[in-house]
Amino acid sequence: MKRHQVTIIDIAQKLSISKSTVSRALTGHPSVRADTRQAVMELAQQMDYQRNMLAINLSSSQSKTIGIIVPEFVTSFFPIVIMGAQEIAAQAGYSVLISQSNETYETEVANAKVMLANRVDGVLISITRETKNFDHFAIFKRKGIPMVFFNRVCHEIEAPKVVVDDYEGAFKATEHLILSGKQRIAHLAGPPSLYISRKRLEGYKDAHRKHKRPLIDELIISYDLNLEKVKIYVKYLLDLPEPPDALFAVNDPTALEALKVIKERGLVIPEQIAVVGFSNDYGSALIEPGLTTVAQPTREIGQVSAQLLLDQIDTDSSVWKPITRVLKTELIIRGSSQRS
Amino acid sequence: MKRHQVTIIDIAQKLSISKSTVSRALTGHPSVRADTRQAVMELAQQMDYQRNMLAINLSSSQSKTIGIIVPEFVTSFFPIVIMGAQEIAAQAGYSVLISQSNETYETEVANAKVMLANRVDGVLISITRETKNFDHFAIFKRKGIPMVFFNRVCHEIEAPKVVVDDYEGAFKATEHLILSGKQRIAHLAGPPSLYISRKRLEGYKDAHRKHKRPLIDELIISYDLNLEKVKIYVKYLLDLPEPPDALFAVNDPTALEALKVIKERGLVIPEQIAVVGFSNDYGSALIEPGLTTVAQPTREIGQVSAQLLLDQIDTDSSVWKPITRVLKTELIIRGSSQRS
DNA sequence: CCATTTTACGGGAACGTTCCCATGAATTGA
DNA sequence: TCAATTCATGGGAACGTTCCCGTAAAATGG
Repeated sequence: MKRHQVTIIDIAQKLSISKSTVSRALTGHPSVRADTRQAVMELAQQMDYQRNMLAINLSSSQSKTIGIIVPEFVTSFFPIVIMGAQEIAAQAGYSVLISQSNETYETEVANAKVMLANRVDGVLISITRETKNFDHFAIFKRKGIPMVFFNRVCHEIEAPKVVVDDYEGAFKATEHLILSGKQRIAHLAGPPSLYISRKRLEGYKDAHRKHKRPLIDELIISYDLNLEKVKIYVKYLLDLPEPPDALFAVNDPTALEALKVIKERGLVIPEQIAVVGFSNDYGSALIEPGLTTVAQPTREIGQVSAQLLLDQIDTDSSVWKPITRVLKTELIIRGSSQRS
Repeated sequence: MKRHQVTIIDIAQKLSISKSTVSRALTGHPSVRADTRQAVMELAQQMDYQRNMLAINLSSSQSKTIGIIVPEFVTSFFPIVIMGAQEIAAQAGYSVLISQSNETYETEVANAKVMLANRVDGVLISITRETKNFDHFAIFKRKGIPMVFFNRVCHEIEAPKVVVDDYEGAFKATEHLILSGKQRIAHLAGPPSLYISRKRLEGYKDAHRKHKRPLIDELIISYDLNLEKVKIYVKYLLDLPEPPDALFAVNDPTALEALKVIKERGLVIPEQIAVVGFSNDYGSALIEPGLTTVAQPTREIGQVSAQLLLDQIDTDSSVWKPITRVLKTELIIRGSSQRS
């Protein structure tokens, strides 16, 4: 039933040479005669020989694989990041092992173990909204396996990070609303456990401070990114005695949900209430009115993260520094905040 | 620089027992004394031992990994399929190796080789729009590695397939337009090389036949799924002496592009021209008006495919049959084809 | 023409497991 | 109590590579 896979030994026997020579011919080692190499190559081709990475990996104690752990696959953000990372990895001859944590801490821990067991040469990580303990990542550190955090980073562990300027993005978004004449700008924030939530909140606050606007507590809501709850919070906001005239959401899916509720109420956008999101997801340009949002270079995040990881992999671990790469954001103004 | 990874030999030495015993203890083999097992387990825990899949894979000649080859990552379709597949695979203890072919034949061939080299236990495949030669997949067949094709399947190779009922979906969509009173229904089809293109075209045609409507050649356009070209074709259609009053697009991204052009022209949707897509992508509910479309159970496609593959993996290869699973579609009617 | 270097190749260990077979100790049965 | 069986463990091959080391033959040099 189980077919015997073609090995270099099969080739060696057919040619009556040693497996060492076959190995050398196949890997392009210089000290092998041209005609020998030729013969090996031809026979390999003819026999459908495929190098067995399983053996090579074991022998070399490296898997030529990088792992990527992402919290979810629902929004278009992570698939695009993965795409960027895969691109760079493939160029360098690395495969990509992907796992998504389903926004659950336990799954994330399990995924980390899988990566460890598979001896990935490095990991790209974006944590779940639940993750507050980082022991499962500390293991990578102890074992000397390079990590790069991106998007949802973890500050408890010293490792390179790739983020966008969340603070600045949020600041620009909020300022845009202020300059549009909005007086009561609500913020639907992410959980404080996520660094990006805190940074975006900070940007929101500082924009208010710069323009000498009061911060209104009842207009700032932190939630756990569980989209189903958005409806509740938005309704709460709209039902306030003094409802907000603008809403800055922590990300686009949240903003889109909010927009839905607002449209159901029949409010005029953006005059009665303006909405701004974060990350310029695929749907944001499609919806009517278009969603004003802070665009982040999604694919580039993947590319930069992967590159940083690869650099780390083939650098003496004592040399590299845990730099943080901050990528630029861009405010994209659409109909949800400005009449065209 | 390179840290020594903890192995069962390290554990064996510390406990002055043999590696065989440690292996048995760790894998839950019955014939090992309870206290010995206990000691091994504890020390393993304490030493941060992680089983080395690289070695296990080589030893067992199987990787406990399934490969997924998809043509692209741009639309939300494939990431969601992957999500479904990953779910099932993870439950069965399999990892997932992902590669995207970037809609290029050469990349697809290269990806197939990577899968082969990594000795995946099976592969899930959706081909690129370019793929016309299938030798790179025939290798899997020769090597006895199970395959399952999904979505964009390949009929030249005998293997299980998971598809939705493209014919019926297209038929329902077209019939819906006919029953709405549309007289000149255009079809922006995919390349004839893809089976799904042909099936959807067939459904479109048969719906016309059933309702005794003429098929108008100039309204049927096949294109290569390169989204940038949609604009050209739609403009061509709208500029016809007798422009169509409805458009059925081969997929949602195409339909969304078309909608954009139509809106620019200021045509009234759906009265002057109705639009229907296929697959109910993320954006289709967001756009204004909502896009009428044929929904397919995307996540389920991934789940079913993975399950079929796993079944095949642990079944005697002489037994299983290359069944084709056809999943149901559902017509979702929105504003792009019907006033609410 | 002989000593030395280079060239091309073979032999075998190592990578970390699993698994089969062997073996001594413990247990069983009459 | 002694042979037969069971039990817990050890030893070593195998998985398919790479890579180091050794070695004949060929090439080089004076």
